[in-house]
Amino acid sequence: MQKSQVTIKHIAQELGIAISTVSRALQNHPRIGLKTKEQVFEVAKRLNYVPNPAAILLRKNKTYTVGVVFPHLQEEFFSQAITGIEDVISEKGYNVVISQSRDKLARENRAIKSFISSRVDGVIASISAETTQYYSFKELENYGIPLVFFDRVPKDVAVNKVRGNILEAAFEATSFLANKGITKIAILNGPSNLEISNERLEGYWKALKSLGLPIVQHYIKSTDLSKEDTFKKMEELMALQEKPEAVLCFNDYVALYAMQSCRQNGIVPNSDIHFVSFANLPITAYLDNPPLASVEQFAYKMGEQAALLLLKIIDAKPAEKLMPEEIIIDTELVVH
Amino acid sequence: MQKSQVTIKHIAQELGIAISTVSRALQNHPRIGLKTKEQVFEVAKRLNYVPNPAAILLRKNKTYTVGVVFPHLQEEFFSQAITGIEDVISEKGYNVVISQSRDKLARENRAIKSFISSRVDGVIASISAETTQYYSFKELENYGIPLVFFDRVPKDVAVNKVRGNILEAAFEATSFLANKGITKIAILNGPSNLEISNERLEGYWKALKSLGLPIVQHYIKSTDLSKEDTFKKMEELMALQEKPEAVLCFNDYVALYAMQSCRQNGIVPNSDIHFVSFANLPITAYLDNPPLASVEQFAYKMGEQAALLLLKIIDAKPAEKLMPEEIIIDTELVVH
DNA sequence: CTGTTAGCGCGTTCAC
DNA sequence: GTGAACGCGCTAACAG
Repeated sequence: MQKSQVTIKHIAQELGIAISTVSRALQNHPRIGLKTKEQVFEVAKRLNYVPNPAAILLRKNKTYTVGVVFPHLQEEFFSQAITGIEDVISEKGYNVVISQSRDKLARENRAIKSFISSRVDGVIASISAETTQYYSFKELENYGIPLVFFDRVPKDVAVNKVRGNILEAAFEATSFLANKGITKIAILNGPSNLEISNERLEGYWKALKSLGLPIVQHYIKSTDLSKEDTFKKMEELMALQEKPEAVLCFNDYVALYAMQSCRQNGIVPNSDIHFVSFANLPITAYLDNPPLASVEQFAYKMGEQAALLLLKIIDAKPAEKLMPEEIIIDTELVVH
Repeated sequence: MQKSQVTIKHIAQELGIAISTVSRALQNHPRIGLKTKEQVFEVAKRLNYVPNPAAILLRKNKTYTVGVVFPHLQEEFFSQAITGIEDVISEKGYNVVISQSRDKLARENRAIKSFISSRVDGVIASISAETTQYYSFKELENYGIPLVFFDRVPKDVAVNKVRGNILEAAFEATSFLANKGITKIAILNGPSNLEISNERLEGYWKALKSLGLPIVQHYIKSTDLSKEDTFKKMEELMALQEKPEAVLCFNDYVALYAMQSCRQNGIVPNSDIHFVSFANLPITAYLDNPPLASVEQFAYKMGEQAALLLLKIIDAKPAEKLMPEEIIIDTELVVH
């Protein structure tokens, strides 16, 4: 039992050499005897030596841990992103601590506080639907903990962000519909406190303008992402005199709710009305009638990029502060 | 910046008292002056003191961290479970490190290895679809790290497990169908290396026997959970002379694939053929034609129980070894 | 090339 | 009731 109690001290004794020599050998220090090194490694393996992270941590004042706060884990967009983060992070010998805010500000704050007290080396965050102020995040900076926002980023400029090119994507998606001869295009957007909602709207506007189509205020709705609200807003759209022929949805979940709402009201999705959405989630693979098209955001790649950016900041920390960076990942409209 | 650099030393200096006094005051040590204590707390708060976990860890040889290895995060069953685990664990001041095996043995082993080297205080695991040997897990025990298996548990008796009452659930689900007058019931089971697959089969058998229905070998299929294989097996079922009238599916995902397969072949789910499955996932809320019924397994509660059991073992560790425990959570058949 | 020494921040004897 | 001193395991000067 407790083999893990083996320390460099033991292996030093075993070999009758100094502790520091063992330490250096283990780190492949350049000026160390080859035979000594080999011996050390041999004994270390035989004794099943595992370095005690606590000691290293204490000495280096570094935890080799990064915190991630995301709204949900079960949304495939986020879990894919986490996989990307994990893959990059763990390759560099870091660990990931994941927290879910479940779109609640209180849980988000609690997670950040826990990150501070466990002294993570950095944080990746996608803000909750309730987050409009960034007190907790400022606190992170007070403690000198680097922070990268992911996808759901604040409007603030002076922060590190990784996000999709939503404006462009919304533009493309809208154009896609128009090119199919559809002119009455509605948008079922997300909560307005999320910048990515605004971007969708802007892309939608720009597309309509560039295509010479009118902007109809009644065609612009936003939902709090719940099933109930989405149903309500979709019904409002379908109750209009001039019914839309297509709806651009905030994400696949919203699209699915909207389609469900339609069917309950005797409207046939993909025939009476078309849908295009964001995320391109595998969930659509389970459906017979997926949205016409969905914007692939490459969540995995976004996660990788966020992790790389964070690691870069962490490694550069002792040097002077680097300027906040913004990485924008191109999207791709996938036609189903 | 770097407020976190505040240590008990600083606060001792500030007050002109000894470090050890501060340490004791912070721990509410009984024999310490009340006014001293108050002063210490006051200064601690003012200086924004946060204890350095590394130091405590080094001293106590405890990380206050538990590791979780699950096959996937995006399966709602698992993410709900994680939420349950987190809620219990974090309330006790512990942290959770989550890893995904993605049903690969290699990733599972890597995660365990990482848990060992980061010296987690305990592990909760749901084995991958590939896991048939438990070498890595034995390794955990060698290091004295407590382990609780979750849902996908090994057949071995001498381990801690938390799982649903699958046998009972399968029995109930099968009976439910029979009580609707359906006698030709097939089962589309999971991989046979998972004990929970065997339990489903057993429950199915028992129900058929107790109802006096014949056991038809052709009606028993198992899938590796992929879409392709599930499609294939479903088609085999529907190609039978004597087509089944209902199918008991391993979980909701399998059911959805199976239903999709049917529709592609012109068979109408919930009309030509009925489905019952396990998990009762929110994903079914997105569907117009969910399975007839699904077994609710109370993933959140299962997670809570697993966490509580693990903490119990962790806390009891110094004492003599406790017997492995098996906690079985009752399920509930939810009719949609 | 290697040994000696001094902490990293905290808890804990052991003294007074 | 409080302080001094030591050590957890490891790294990093500073000597040789």
